[in-house]
Amino acid sequence: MTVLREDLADAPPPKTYPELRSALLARYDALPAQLKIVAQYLIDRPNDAALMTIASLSEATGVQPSAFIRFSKAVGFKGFSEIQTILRDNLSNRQVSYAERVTRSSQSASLAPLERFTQSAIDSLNTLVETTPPANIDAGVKLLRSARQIHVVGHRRSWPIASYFAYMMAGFGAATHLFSPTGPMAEADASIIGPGDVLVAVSFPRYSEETARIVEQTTGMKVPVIAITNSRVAPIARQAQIVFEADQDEAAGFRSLASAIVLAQIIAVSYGEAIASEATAKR
Amino acid sequence: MTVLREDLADAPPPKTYPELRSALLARYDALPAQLKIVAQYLIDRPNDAALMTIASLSEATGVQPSAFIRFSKAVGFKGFSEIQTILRDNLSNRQVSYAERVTRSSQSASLAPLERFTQSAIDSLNTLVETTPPANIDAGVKLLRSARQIHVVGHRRSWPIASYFAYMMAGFGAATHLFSPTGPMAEADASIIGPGDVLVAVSFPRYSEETARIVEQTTGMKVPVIAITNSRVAPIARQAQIVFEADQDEAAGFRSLASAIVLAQIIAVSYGEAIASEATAKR
DNA sequence: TGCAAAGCAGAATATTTATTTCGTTTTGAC
DNA sequence: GTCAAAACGAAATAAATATTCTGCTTTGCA
Repeated sequence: MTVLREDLADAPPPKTYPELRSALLARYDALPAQLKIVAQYLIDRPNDAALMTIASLSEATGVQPSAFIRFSKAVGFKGFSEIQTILRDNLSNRQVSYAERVTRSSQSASLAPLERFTQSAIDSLNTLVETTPPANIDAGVKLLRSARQIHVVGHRRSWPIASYFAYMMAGFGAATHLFSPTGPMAEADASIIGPGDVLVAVSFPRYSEETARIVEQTTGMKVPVIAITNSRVAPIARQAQIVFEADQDEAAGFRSLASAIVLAQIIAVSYGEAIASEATAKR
Repeated sequence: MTVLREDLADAPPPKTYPELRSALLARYDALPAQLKIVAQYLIDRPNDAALMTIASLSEATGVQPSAFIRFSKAVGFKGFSEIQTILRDNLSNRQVSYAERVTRSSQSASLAPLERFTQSAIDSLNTLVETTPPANIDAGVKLLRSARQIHVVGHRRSWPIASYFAYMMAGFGAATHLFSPTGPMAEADASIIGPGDVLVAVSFPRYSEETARIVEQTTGMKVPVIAITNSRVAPIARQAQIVFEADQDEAAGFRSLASAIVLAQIIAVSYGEAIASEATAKR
């Protein structure tokens, strides 16, 4: 008579992907470290995993092939192939349901927000890559690197962009100051800015007056301004040394911030890479 | 001097399934009997063929394995595996094969950040629209509308998403409270949350501990949580009533926030539209 | 009808891919 | 800290799958 596995005596192993998924979620906490990684990959990207070999999965996850087998057995299968069979079955079914979904959603008179805004964001990203001159990025990076201190300002809708940019720049070790988003006292702060500094101003319609005011005061001190905005003729763009345009597309009255936040990321990472390659060159 | 194949000297072999399909249709009549059968199967059931082995294809079609190789070479490939790669890429509706993508991303150091991050953002937006069930959005909106007050929390990289979401929700008239991004005192704040409220938690790697702590305290009070995160198995996702996934793609170690911010927009606008249509209905 | 060229089936081989094994390292309880 | 159990990584082995090779058959043409 064999010893029975106690409480967790596995219910018969999953046969379909939804079953597998919930089984994995249920047991996730109890799994050892490496097997957690495997489970996570199967949950996050089942359609990729369906078509990959254990070797390529190993490379993609940094987990040894043998761990995939251990994982499979821990979850009640004989080997990883059995899991992959489930993933593949699911993949060939999904194809149908996804097609159905597209058909269905294109029938519905008004497209769902999901499709609307995603498409709008993709359009604006394509516009971004077409209209942004690489030289502009280089110039911006050069200016940022020359700065004693980098100030960042943006209000309302522009606040997420400004705070994200400041967060990344600080992460790269730049001396960064982010203007607080609160309204009334913002003006007083402008006195922080001094010679040798650079101001990064983010402003989208409806343009915030506080931001415009800070830009005005800044240019009055001959401190250069980098503008992230939606138009060459936006209020803050006129006075800026360098202007980045983003976010020209609009869906249902709500403009997407996607291209603006990606633009902020691109500028910050370009800055970070410039710093890094200089550090390398010095050795 | 070898004899040149006359007119049909193959153009470079197809790279995508649509190309392959039309190449097969064009050459179909000129193919020998067994190879016609193979071509037909690939045209009729490409998604099945993508997942089958040559042996099972042989059984399904009654054509010998070697014929599949002859076929592949007749159409300009080195072996059947190359054809299957195209079929699989098509199945997972990717533009380029996973292997190529890995290769490309290892080269991508040379690619400018502009193209790199824009493409990465577009990829993650496509993933977003494919993986988000509309029912999930409906459920989230319903929960938000039932809330006495909506609390929003997110730190570091997630802060821009959280603040943007809170800003939009407030704009739609929702009673919204945004947790301050500052670190140490965040925990004390959780006492603000009471019965009938809803917490929206935004968290991406590296997951903030403060956010996780607030989520824990909240679920302890039986207050429902909506999670915006990158994985179903993220720390905060386990305890959440509703989980939205975004942002699975990564370029050069920097994940794009584009899909997350678009997701936040979609949820908020869906909420706004629901409010508006109810107001209309009441008249 | 005879003959050469192309097509074909089946078995042999090469290659890729999954799984097992085993020594080492880590983890967790005392 | 010490020990035992569990987990892990790397390499060896087994299994599967793709491809090549060979001799036989069919086809097309004179």
